[in-house]
Amino acid sequence: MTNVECRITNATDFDLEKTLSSGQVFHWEKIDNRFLGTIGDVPIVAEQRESVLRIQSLETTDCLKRSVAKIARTYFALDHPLSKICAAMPNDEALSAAKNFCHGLRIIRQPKWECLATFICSSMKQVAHIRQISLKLRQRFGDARKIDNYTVFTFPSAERIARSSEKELRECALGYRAKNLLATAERIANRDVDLERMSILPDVDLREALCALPGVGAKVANCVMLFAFERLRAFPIDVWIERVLREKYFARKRKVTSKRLREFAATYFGEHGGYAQQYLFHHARLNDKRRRVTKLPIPR
DNA sequence: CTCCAGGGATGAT
DNA sequence: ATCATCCATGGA
Repeated sequence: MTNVECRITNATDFDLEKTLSSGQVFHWEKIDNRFLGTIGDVPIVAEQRESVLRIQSLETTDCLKRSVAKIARTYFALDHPLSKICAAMPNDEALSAAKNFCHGLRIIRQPKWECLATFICSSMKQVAHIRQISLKLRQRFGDARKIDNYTVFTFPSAERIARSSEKELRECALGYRAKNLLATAERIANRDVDLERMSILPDVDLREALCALPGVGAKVANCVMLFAFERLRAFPIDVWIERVLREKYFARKRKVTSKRLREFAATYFGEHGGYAQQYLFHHARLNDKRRRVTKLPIPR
């Protein structure tokens, strides 16, 4: 395997750091001004200077047919018409502030199993903890890949997780989530569920199919739909977004049900509601007065 | 010490 | 259909 380096020179309306640090993906590690990680099983070092995105990788068999540049361009969703998407969203006070703060943040296209598994592990966990769990799963069950004097790890396949045990998963700090991750991995490994074939389903059916998996409820399903199935309308409501909705869109109103919030979000934010949601989430999290957001963890 | 986290499954109203 | 409770873990 030989080193590959390419430059994407027209990465406009794109902010690599905001995109990778906004809580939609959990394995990228920032060292100096570069981001180390994987896209699928391909090890990547990414660095942005202005509108130039530099990608370092290794030449693998996949890359012979499909260049690293193309893989990165697809992963980072550089084809999303971001200015149009932002213009089509509402211009209320809260969302305008979030849009201004999140300029260049894109909803990326994640591998489906990796995204699903990670968000099954996300319940009642802070972003920093999810990052630690992701790292431990990769180090323990994934494959090591060397890139630019560093070692990164691929995310283990559903088959590999299915061959592990609940005890081993708990040793990765999964807690009660271990049982759910194992059960869902088994459903995929034994062909009971095929994530790729679920791509053809309309939103309602896809959400229902995802919610049928152990450890997947409406929130996780919406995250997976948004971050891995290109369903930009999906609007995950977590504790942060629920606070934002209640404080900014239902201020001084009593007894707002979660159903009411759900219906409001689905209609008000429109066909790119997922983008609005991610901007509101990132803006709220990084501007929290209580400073409860921890910086990226140092891997042990 | 207590409180909280990108929630879900379960059982009782 | 909504609501309360429990579920592990670790950082603030």
